[in-house]
Parts: sequence; structure tokens; C-alpha cells
Amino acid sequence: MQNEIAILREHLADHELRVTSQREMILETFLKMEHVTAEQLYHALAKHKPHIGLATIYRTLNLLCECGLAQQRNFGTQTHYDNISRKGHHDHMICTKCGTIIEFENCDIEELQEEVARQHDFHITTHKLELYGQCSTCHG
Amino acid sequence: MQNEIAILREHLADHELRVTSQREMILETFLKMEHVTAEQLYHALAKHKPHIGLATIYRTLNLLCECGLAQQRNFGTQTHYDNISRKGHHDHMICTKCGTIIEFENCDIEELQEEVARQHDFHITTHKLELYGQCSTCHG
DNA sequence: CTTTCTGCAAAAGCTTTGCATTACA
DNA sequence: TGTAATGCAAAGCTTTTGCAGAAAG
Repeated sequence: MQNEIAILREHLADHELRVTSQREMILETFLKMEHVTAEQLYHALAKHKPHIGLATIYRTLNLLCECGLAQQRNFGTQTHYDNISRKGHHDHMICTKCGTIIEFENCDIEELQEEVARQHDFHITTHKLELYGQCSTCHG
Repeated sequence: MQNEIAILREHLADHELRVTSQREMILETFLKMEHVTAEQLYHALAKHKPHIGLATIYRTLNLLCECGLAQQRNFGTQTHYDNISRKGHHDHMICTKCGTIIEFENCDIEELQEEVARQHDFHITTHKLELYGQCSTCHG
């Protein structure tokens, strides 16, 4: 966690932006949760003093994406934000019945992605893989 | 194309919905385009008589998703709709510099996805894979 | 002290919905 | 001739933006 805060601070310094208690508090809470929405963060921080507005949450989440700590995902109607620094890249299975989200990682798939990219002379910087279907409790 | 119209008609019949000139016209235009937005379809059909409203486009695109002819994708801010019946499933590389979208298909990746799903006792019904980066003309 | 940040409220986009009219079956 | 579909406009949601006051450097 100290590491992530350092990354954020460095990014802020590089862009002549300021370290604020809100930004650090949002990052701290973000790191404790998984594929979170802005709304969820807002509620998680509701008791915080001083009060943190939704606009600040969005602004800070965009900052986190810029410095490589977070990545946006569009599962349903709302945008989810994923921590990609600590756990490394991972992908998702989404149960379309109960909404459960299972995270997984697979190096072989990533390897094949690189191969496909090479065939098209394309340089991958990031990717998103989502499997939709039914989880074990939902397909009887 | 006759095939897709048949699929739509069957879906409509099964659900006691009606065949209309708008629905068939929207499907016909949809099949001619790639990863299209509702807005783009609306403009493509602007000259059509009678005039087709944006709400009808959205309603019909949702129908096409329900009967397996289309799939939603969230590339940027707008939702794109993909034809998944004729070409089978395919995935995308998106150039973050120029916005070019390259389509590809890779059976080996799909094979590995099934394997990962089996490990988690998960049944895949559909998936989305997007590779972000720079295309050949953008990475010098 | 200057410039950035914040919270609030208003605005902006995309998509959905309500309703009167039109059109399918 | 009854029910569903359409077009329009209004509403709904999520996200962004403008602005005056607060805070960082």
C-alpha cells in the first residue's frame, strides 16, 4: 500500500499536481475493494470527514487510471475500476444469473494474445477479457 | 442475409411480436456495417421513409441481441453492436491513438478460455476480448 | 500569495420510457 | 378490431464541467 501511495505521489509531482487528503483517502479505500464503482466508493467514504463529493471520486479515479494503478471495466451499466498494480493483470468471469464476478489469470492466453498481435503488427499495452455465463451455483 | 431475417422472424413469432418494415430495415442496415453504434445506424437510415426514430433503433438493437444476432460492446463512451451470426464470434484490437479497430479470431484462445472455465466450474455462453495498444501505422 | 482542488449544482451524453397515434395480424 | 410498434419528447443514469470558496506548496 505504501508502494501505491508512492506511485500516486510521484505521478502528482511529475504533473505539478497536489497531494490532498481526499486523494490519498480515495486511493486507500480503492485498494481495499475489488472492481469497484464510483458510487460504491462514494458510499464507502460517506462517513469520512471532510465529506468527499462524487465529482472528486471520479476525478481521482481518472488520476489512478493515468498513473497505472487502476483500469476501467464496463461490466454492466456502470464503470468498474480495477486495481491492476498489486495483483497484476487479471481477467473476469461474470455470471449473468447472479452477478458473481470471478477473477482469474492465465499466462497461456496472454501469450497467444501477443502472438495474434504480432501477426497484425500491433503493440498491446493492455487488454480486457470477460467470460459471460453461469457460475457453479447457477447452472445446477 | 435471408438467414438472419429468418432468425429475426422466428424470434418475433416465438414471442408474439410483430414483423415491421422498420425492424427489417434496421436489421438489413445493421448487417452491412461493422461494430456500429445506434447513432450511426440512425444516420445511415436518415433518408428512409417512413422516418425511423432513435428509440426504435435502440429497441430493435436490443431485440437483435436477444435473438443472438448482435452483441453489445463497450469500446469508448458509446455502445457498439456487433454482428455475431454471420461471421461467428470474433474479437478486437483497438488502437488507442487513431481509433482503428481490427477484428480477429483465434480458436486456440477460445480453447484455453474453456479450460479456465472448466477449472472454475463455469459455463461460458459468450465472451469479449479486447486488446488495446497501437496499430502498425501508429507505432512508427 | 498563487494555483490547484474541492463540493455543489448544473450540464452533458447515451439510453430508456410514457403516451398518443399508426400499423400489423 | 384488438394489441403491439412507432415517433416524439421527456425522463433517467452515469459521468463531466463551471464556479466560488478552501487548501496546498
